[in-house]
Amino acid sequence: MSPHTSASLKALLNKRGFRLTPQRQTILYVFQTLPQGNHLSAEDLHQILRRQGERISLSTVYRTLHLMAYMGILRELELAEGHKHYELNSPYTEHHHHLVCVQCNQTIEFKSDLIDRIGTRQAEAEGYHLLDCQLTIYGICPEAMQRGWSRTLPEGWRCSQSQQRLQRSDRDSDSDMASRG
Amino acid sequence: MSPHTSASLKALLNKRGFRLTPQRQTILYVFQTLPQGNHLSAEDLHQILRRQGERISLSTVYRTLHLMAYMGILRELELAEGHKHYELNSPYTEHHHHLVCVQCNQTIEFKSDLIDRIGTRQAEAEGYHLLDCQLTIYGICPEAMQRGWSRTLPEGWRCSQSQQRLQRSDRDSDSDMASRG
DNA sequence: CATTTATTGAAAACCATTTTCAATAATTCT
DNA sequence: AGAATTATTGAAAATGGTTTTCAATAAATG
Repeated sequence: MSPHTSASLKALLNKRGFRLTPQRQTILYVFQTLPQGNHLSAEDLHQILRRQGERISLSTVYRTLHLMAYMGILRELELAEGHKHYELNSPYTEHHHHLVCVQCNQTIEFKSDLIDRIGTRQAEAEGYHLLDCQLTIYGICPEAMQRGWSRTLPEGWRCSQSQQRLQRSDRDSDSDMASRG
Repeated sequence: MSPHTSASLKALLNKRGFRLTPQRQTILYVFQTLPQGNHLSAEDLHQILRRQGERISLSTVYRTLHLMAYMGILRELELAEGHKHYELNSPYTEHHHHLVCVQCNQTIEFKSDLIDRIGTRQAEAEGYHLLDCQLTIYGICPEAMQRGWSRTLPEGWRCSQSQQRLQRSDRDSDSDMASRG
């Protein structure tokens, strides 16, 4: 299940001149024990650590996230929230893509070998060394639509990932507009 | 060529209670006259406007970008640089995807009906109202690799879109770097 | 033409992320 | 093992892209 033991993580780090620290071990463990399909922002991770009684600074959280993304242990995702999210990277996890509701941030994962193949082929065709490929689909989920998407312009409305902040809260007067979760 | 005349833009805006202003018209015009395949950050756009003698504030640039993304006139892209980029949105422009070098930010566009179809199908399957779908492939371009990617950890190195800022510049001593799942 | 209300610019505020720096801890060297 | 070296940490300050505030201005509407 978990591809990295303390020892293998240490080896991996040392090979590149990095060091294994309790903080790094703890952070990796959080990801390893995270329910499949979850992804954390730096802030999320920091919260979880605090809740577990760990006192790891936010700076260290950010640094570790970067390091592990750099090493390929974590995968960095740009979803719809304006900050990055991280999850265990393939091949430890199945490679997958995301369908995101820009209104409520619900995200659905799905796999597609076809997309992966297209990504690989495209990278090859251009002589690129492939690092990652992500299909991200932005849309409005059924629930959000029911809440009246087509009739209101909610506070945090986005289009194409864009958080739309209209000037005042005066868009209430707008004929089509709703609230947001 | 350009799908929006002043009049059609005005109509589009007014329909939703927005107004046509010289600033908005100017900004749209910049996008309409941009060489195909280019995409601008807010800062880029602001530069271009200054260079053209237009004096449009950065706030207005951001606001306009949001508004137009919201209205579907512009498409918002998350490439590798840490800030968003915008381009004219389909159907005015061919819908396409991006291959990005995480080291030098070179981006290559490519089309794929297959991907678009998969995106549409996936959104439909979940009952989503589709807004956009983007396959973004991250990798290292041939030139960057030649510049010795595998032997050094350059200043702006990223993995999975992540700008990797290692603590000192001391990672030069590193020996092997090229491998990654 | 008057009224209403969206938009603008400039500056201040935000906020996620980075960096600085001195203290600490993991490796390496002897 | 102990000393020396150098990566890592935490806390606080700094960044930098983006958003907001607010008074002035200018579209749209009547």
